Amino acid sequence: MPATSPAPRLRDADKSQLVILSAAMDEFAQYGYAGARVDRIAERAEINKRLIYYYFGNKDDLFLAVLERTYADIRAAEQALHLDEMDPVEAIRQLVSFTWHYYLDHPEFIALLNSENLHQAEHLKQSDRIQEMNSPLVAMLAEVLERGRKQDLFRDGIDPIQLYISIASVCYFYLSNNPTLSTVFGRDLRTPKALAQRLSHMKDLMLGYVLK
Amino acid sequence: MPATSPAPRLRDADKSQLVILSAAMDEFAQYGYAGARVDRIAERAEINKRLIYYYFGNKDDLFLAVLERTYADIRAAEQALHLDEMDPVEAIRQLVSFTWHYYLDHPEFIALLNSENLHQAEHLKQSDRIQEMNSPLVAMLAEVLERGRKQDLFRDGIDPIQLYISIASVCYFYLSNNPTLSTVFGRDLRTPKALAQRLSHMKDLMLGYVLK
Amino acid sequence: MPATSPAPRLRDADKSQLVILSAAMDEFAQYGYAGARVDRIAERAEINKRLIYYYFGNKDDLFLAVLERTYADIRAAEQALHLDEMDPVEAIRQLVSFTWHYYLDHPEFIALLNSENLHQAEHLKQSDRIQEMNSPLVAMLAEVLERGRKQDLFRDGIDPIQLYISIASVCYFYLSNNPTLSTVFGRDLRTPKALAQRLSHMKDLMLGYVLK
Amino acid sequence: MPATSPAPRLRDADKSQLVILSAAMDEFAQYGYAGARVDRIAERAEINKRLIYYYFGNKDDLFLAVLERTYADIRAAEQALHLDEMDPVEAIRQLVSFTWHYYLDHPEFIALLNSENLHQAEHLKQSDRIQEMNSPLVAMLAEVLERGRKQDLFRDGIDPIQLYISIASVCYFYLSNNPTLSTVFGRDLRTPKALAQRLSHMKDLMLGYVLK
DNA sequence: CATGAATGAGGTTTCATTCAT
DNA sequence: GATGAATGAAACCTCATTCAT
Repeated sequence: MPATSPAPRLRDADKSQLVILSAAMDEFAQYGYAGARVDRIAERAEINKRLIYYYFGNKDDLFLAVLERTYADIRAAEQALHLDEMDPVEAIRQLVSFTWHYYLDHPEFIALLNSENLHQAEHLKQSDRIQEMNSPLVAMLAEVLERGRKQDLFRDGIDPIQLYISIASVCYFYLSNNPTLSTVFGRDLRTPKALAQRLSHMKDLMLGYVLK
Repeated sequence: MPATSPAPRLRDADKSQLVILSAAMDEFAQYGYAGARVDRIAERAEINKRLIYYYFGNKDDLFLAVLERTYADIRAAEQALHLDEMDPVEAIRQLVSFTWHYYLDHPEFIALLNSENLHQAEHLKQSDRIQEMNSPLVAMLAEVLERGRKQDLFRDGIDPIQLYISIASVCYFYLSNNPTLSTVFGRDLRTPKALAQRLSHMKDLMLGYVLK
Repeated sequence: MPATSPAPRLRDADKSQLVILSAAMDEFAQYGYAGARVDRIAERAEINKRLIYYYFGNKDDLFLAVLERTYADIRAAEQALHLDEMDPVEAIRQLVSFTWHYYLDHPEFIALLNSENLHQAEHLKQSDRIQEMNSPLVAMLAEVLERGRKQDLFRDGIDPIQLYISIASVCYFYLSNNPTLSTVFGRDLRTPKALAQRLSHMKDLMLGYVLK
Repeated sequence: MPATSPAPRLRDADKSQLVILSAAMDEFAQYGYAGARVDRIAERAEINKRLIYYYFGNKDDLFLAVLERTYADIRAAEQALHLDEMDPVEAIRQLVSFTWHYYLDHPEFIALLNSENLHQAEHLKQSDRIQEMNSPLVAMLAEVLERGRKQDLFRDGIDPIQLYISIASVCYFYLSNNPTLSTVFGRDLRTPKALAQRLSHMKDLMLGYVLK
């Protein structure tokens, strides 16, 4: 029997901070910055409200901390996407698919960004950390486009930034605006079937554009 | 009895309601539903706060009234777009251009929709009026796609709803998320040049997709 | 029977403001700025706490309003003191006596000033109103000193500002620091006898100085 | 055994207590009792907040400890003043000068006393220590007055307690109320010139009174 | 002797809404 | 139709103090 060491338990301080951060993310995602309530965050985290201020200063700073973690998470996920190992067509499909599923699996990302954009990115602007977290996707996409072009598969002159924003757009908007879209169209756009059709369309759209 | 009749003017009541509605739209667009303040709406409208409750009941109903007007406005603008009179390629370009410029000229539309989507479209669901205001664009686009297909210009099997959502997506997301995008990319994406490039890209994207 | 008009009742708004101001003065005088509680002010005034903010904005502005009223009160009392109609010796006695009794009858004046001085007169500096309320006493005293000198009663070269400050000093300090003085000296310095002796001493002190 | 002994140094415990006391004095002097923050005292002292409670019990007791030290300091300074070795006129001048400079050099003394007086000397009353620290100045002054009277220099019947309080008054008030006085008079009463003029006036005032 | 973590009570302020005229 | 006055609930945040090690 191996010498079992005790499970490396988090120090309470770290644990408390993580619990708060997680609760705050849920609350901010559900209600937006203005609608979020510090009291509810404390309830969700099952800690004393005072502790939130002890660790995070105030509501604004807490929101920023949540944003920073959110961006750190997506950047980490993006890093794991190795488009350079795929053939160009497959890479485009994968990029769309990854983006789509990331947003689908992380509705809090969308909600937080909407709230932050409503406030003119005022929190984000204060964070050097986030601004230094460059997404690797644009560079990856540029490389893919270049390879596709050399293979005479892709058209010339595609701006990778514009394309990346467009891919993000079609994934993000469908999910972000799903409640109003579903209401206006009078049908549920979040059924598994609808989601599958959407993903299919987006791949077609992007490939239809890049392919010669 | 003199011939002069008073210039046809709005009754005070109607005028007050319009003024309130306009002020509320600005406030809700700037701060979102939760961040908006009834007091500030009264200040913006330069009327007594009590009047807001007299005419609109409460904050929720006021928000709904603003939403209804916002949808009525965009539906009216859409009605004026006669894609059926254009050749298919031009019609696609026009649809993208119209959508883009409408969002660009009506930032409150984006802000209000984001806020409403954060709240799961709860106000919208209560409004039969809005749900009856069907956008004519999907039907217009379907007709254009059919014409393009018949002229052997456009590919087969394009879902007009998906395409319409994609067009809306690329326009909406770029503007809606401009503050965070500009911050993350470290450059201003709202310069005239950037906006022109974006429009050009979006037209290329959509045409690249629909054209055979 | 004369046409009786209803007693000119204050409008509720004015009445509320006065009630709040009066309660705030008591609270600030008793506890100082930092120790004062807005809740207690509301209780004292028997009004809703919210009303305090409705009329006065915040705690700082309320404190300033109290200070302004306090200065207005003392300036009004000073105006009623006509030293120019008294013979110089009597005028000095009256000035000491007036100052003494004003402080004795208005302990809140002393308490408020102590609190304000602790905070480097930060509220006062913001008030143009108070800075425009010049005390007439220095000018009155200058006139008295000049008359006394012409009558060959008073010595030459007395600075009226210094003397005025000294008169204020001896009156103010004895009352302001009475609790610690009484404790340190081990006897009650606020008995009627002690107060009378103090007033007598101060008159002697000032006359002993000004008389040739 | 080597001859070198460690430099005599304070034990950590004593050192911590002194550091805390000093930090507390600064904090209480700057903000008064109610405005002072235990957290800030810990920051100023660069020690853990818990230590304050370990050594001093609570905020009230800490304030009392500060007061006791403050009184001990001034009593020690007073002891060093040997008025009995001076001729009576010079002794009066010296007493005024000493009082003035002590207050000028120890603004915390004034601030602490103002705060304590606001609270009706409630801390002071609990301290037997302070009440046993009698000021030697009254006795010294009595002796000087008696000597002056015997030399036929000073007038008869001067109460040394009243005079001592008056001397303290004129020094204390000018400094304590300097912020409001400067604001109300519209000029800086703390310039070197203003301070020198004040001291000169106070000496003249006291000598003008005591001299026959 | 020393410390970071934690807390209940209460602080100021804000909010949507209603009252009374 | 219109208004200033008023309110209860709840928001964010701070405080002196204690816990657990």
